[in-house]
Amino acid sequence: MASRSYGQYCGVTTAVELIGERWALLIVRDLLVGPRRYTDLKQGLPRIPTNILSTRLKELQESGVVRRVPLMHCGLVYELTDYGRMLEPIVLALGRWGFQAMGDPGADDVVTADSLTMALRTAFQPDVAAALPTLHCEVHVGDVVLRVLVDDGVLRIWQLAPAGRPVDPRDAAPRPVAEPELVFAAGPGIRRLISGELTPGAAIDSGVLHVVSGDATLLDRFADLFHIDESLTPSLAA
Amino acid sequence: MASRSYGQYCGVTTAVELIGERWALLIVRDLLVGPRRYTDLKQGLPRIPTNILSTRLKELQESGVVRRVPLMHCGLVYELTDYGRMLEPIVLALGRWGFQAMGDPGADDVVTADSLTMALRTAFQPDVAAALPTLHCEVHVGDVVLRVLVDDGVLRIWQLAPAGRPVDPRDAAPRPVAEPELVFAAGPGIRRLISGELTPGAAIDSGVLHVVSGDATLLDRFADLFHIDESLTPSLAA
DNA sequence: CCGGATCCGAATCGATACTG
DNA sequence: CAGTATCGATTCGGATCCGG
Repeated sequence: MASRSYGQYCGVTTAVELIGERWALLIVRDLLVGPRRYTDLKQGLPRIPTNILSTRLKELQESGVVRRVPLMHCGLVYELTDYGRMLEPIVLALGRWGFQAMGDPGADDVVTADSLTMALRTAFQPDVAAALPTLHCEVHVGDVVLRVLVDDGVLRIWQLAPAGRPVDPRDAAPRPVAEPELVFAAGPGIRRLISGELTPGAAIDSGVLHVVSGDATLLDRFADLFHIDESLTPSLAA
Repeated sequence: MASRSYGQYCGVTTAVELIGERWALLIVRDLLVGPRRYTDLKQGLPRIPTNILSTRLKELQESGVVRRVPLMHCGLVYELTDYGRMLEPIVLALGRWGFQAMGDPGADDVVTADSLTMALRTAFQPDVAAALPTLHCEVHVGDVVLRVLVDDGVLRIWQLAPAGRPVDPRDAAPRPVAEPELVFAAGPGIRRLISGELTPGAAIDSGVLHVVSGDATLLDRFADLFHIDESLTPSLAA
């Protein structure tokens, strides 16, 4: 029934009808990192009820935002269509906008691999990167481990298996063989480093962050490369 | 209770918690056109239940997106804060994205003044405008009347009172005194003109659009100025 | 008319359990 | 692994009502 329609003939309204339902945009966010299985999505969205996940995936397929792709070996993955991938700059801009309203983490808030990956993409400063030498580092937040490579102005992020879990087979991209120049661990307070509230030094001193190995001075470069200025209008340059 | 929280510490999640509830982004869309009274919003969102409107306005105020401003003479208006206004490029980008998925209008879909105003902003091509002479025209869709002025690469839109209704007093901006060079009326099918599916000539021939007065050849300029390329990645340049 | 508040049935969401 | 089924808790939608 059309009772749940907004009843307007308008682009914004249509967009909201496609991706405005609860959880939908978070599913898109995770799929922007890469194709994901049903179970991956469920893990990356720990509080999503499974029936809602399945409903949303069905709706997103009907809207042409998501596609269901059977895997040759086993199982299947969901991935964004070209149309769905067009949401990337919008999701990144929303991430920057929301970043400024993030308070301190709630008691049971988690940081997932996909959300942290997108957060780093959100905060990435391509112009700065173009003018800076390569940076290869490893970031630990909770039990999420990310390998971050900034080279020639381009950002690449790999998700490393946290503990005993084997590396995801679908992640066929060549992994960085070289050792990272810097490995550091942080809590959610890493947000204060990215916002500029804390300098790398202050972050270490306050216990928000600690260097596991490598050259600690590279943290300055990291802070320059990943930064969200609180008062900046959310640039949406694709 | 935090049961309705998404349970993630992430910018996108925070954004969705602020403006992801039903109707919230449409309220923001209308407020991007200008400050609005409670009753204006209710009229511009014909299907919104009044309790939902009041709840959303309260939530948006708590989030610092919307502000409630008492008017000197009478009544009060809601307006976006600076933080709320930062959503403009995001809403415009969403409008472009959703535009491509708009089918034909539903039987009871309406076109409101604010949604059409934002749709034109969404479709506006500043680069084209910079290279083209001034255009001053009047657009009728349903009983919405918009005066559109493109001058020196800048777009300005005034909403004209459709019928007997007096002009809104808060709309203190200087209105265009000169007569428009072109007045035309269209149905929702104007979407096909903006998407490029129809040329101005074809739009007239198919009855989607008809010129009320003025120079019909200016429709070509209009179509150049307001265009959404279906296959274009949604540029978010602020 | 403006700016809501209240009430109630319908639809959705959240949590858990269960299945091919 | 990839979902369905079920059921109580919330929210939404529609209508009415109310004080200025």
